[in-house]
Amino acid sequence: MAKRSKLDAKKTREDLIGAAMRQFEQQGYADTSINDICKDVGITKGALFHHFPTKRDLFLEVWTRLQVAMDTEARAAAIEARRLTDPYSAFLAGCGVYLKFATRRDYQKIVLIDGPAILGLQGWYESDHDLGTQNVEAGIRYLAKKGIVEESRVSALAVMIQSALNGAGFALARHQSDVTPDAIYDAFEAMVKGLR
Amino acid sequence: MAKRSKLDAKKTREDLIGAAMRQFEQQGYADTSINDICKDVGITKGALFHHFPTKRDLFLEVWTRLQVAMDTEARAAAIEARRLTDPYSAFLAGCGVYLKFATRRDYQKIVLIDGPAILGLQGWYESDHDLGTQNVEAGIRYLAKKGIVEESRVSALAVMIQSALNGAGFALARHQSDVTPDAIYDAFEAMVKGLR
DNA sequence: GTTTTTACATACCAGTGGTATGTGGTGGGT
DNA sequence: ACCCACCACATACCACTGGTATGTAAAAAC
Repeated sequence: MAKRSKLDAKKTREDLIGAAMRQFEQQGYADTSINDICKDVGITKGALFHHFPTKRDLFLEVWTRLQVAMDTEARAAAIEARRLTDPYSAFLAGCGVYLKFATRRDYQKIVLIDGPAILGLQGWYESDHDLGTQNVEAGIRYLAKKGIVEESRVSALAVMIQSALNGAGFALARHQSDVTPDAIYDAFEAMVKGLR
Repeated sequence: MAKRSKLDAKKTREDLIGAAMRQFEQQGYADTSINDICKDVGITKGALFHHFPTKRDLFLEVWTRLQVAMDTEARAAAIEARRLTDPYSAFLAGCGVYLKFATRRDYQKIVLIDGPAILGLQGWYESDHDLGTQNVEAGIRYLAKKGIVEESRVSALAVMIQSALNGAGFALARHQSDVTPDAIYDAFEAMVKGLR
């Protein structure tokens, strides 16, 4: 068998992540077997376990990729909006990006559904993993600094607003007749507007 | 081996559900094996698969028990409060019960964490399973009927408020210093108060 | 040019959820 | 009172799972 150089190894690793990303999204973590992923990439289990010590670690890598993608996009949107408009609108812009990700199938299945079950209760918060929480909390803390919301409510509001956006994402993905993007935006603005 | 009567069979079934409830809570669905549950009850796999066609069905039964428990308690609290106070306070009382369940370890691990991963995206909504959603939506619809919130926002608010309570439950269970029950109640009331 | 390390492949393992079949006690029909 | 179908399990077995131990050829390091 032809052995490969480090450059090819990097490509193999990316192929594994890509295949895992697709299968985790389509079939879920539990119904995706390591053999299936290997067959998709065209290698054997030995190679997979050379790159990732466990199935969970492969999932964690996929999970992190999605979180980072959401994080960078939300940061960019918030910074951009903060320059053009008021801080309150900048916060809404960041929430809009998060809401967009929360309607994506891959983000839903991997980050919002399988993530908590696979990574567990402890790993979910204690580490610096959860970029979504950090992002929302930073946005609200900025609002507090501007005097728009009360400082003492920042943490509590952060967890509730982030979760609310998650739920809204799920609802939007269902395409229920009375839960439209407009209705979500309207209700969300009404909720956070009351905080001022 | 001594074979048992129908009455003993009912007890066996309840024992299975009880053992599953405990192990699903403590170790999670994935790390709980059917053999472990059987050993806990003192029977073999043949008996378990006689009562439940699959591991998923056993989980669904446990999941339903918790949902029903929450539902009945929330309904009772809302009806009781509705008689004594105004509809807005009655709604808050119902939310309080839901929030209490959302801080319980068993409800968190089984209903909120493993539930979505095991039961899947479709089974989560399309059936009449999700009593939590129904409950919150009914409460908000009642507020709309009283003219407290706008009718067009009912569905959107329901999914967001329910999710917000979920997130609040998780945050409370973490015992983080700045996310206390008082802070949650304060922030939550501030959010929904703005809807009027 | 030799040695070490990398990037895989191969073979194997205990344990998993699930099935097929066996079996003794129970309860209803006559 | 007897019989027999059925119920509530037990036993044995299966394909497959994630994970490990080992082998091996090519690439990199010296």
